[in-house]
Amino acid sequence: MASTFAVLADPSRREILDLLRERERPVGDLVDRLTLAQPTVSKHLKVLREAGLVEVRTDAQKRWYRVSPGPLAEIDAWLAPYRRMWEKSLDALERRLDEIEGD
Amino acid sequence: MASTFAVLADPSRREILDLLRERERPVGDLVDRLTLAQPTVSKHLKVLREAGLVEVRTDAQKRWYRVSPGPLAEIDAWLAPYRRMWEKSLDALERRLDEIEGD
DNA sequence: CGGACATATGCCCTTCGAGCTATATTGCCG
DNA sequence: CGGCAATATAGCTCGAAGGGCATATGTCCG
Repeated sequence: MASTFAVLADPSRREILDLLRERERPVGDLVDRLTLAQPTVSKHLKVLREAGLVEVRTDAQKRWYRVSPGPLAEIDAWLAPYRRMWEKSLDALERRLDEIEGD
Repeated sequence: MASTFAVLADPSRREILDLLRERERPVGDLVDRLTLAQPTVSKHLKVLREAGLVEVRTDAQKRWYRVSPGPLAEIDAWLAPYRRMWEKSLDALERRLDEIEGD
């Protein structure tokens, strides 16, 4: 998991993931939607691939990329012990709102 | 949320958060547990503070730091749309296991 | 008020990574 | 087989960021 956070730290890579979340896409499709040169996109895809966050399917010259969510589950697991902390805060917030509404 | 991932990308900072998750701690306590010089720890704490991930309480010369989980909730929200993807995978895995057990 | 303790800031060095352009690779089609 | 289309790799530059040491700031205590 160590490096998954580092991989997700880059906004372009998160944007790529968000695009791939909608549907499987070839590289050129991503290039059209991002304001990045094609080699830059390919480099990001390589990073995402090596982190296990995307998978590729070859179709003639095209490479179709799709999300491979495994590492995201590990992030989720890392978050787990913190989750109760903000849920507690939200609970407190809700109680305050209830009090106000109760007036 | 933009930069929260970048802040979490550093392993030292995640370690600090994990230590603070157990309990509120003064800086020196963190320095003892990390193999980092005190100024380095202070610098990380500044980054965490500016990202809203920790809060400080002053007590004489000591500064007690604690986790402030708000930004983590935003990470959790970003993950949300992906969650169903790996849950689907897990479901499929469970079904396979059920099949095997059914034999 | 002087000195010790606890933490923060400034400065420097070095490494890393994101972006680009140019070029290599791979596969299809005429 | 030649050439185009789609993607990947190489090489480069530049700025950001982490680490350390030295020092400043702030707080208590005698």
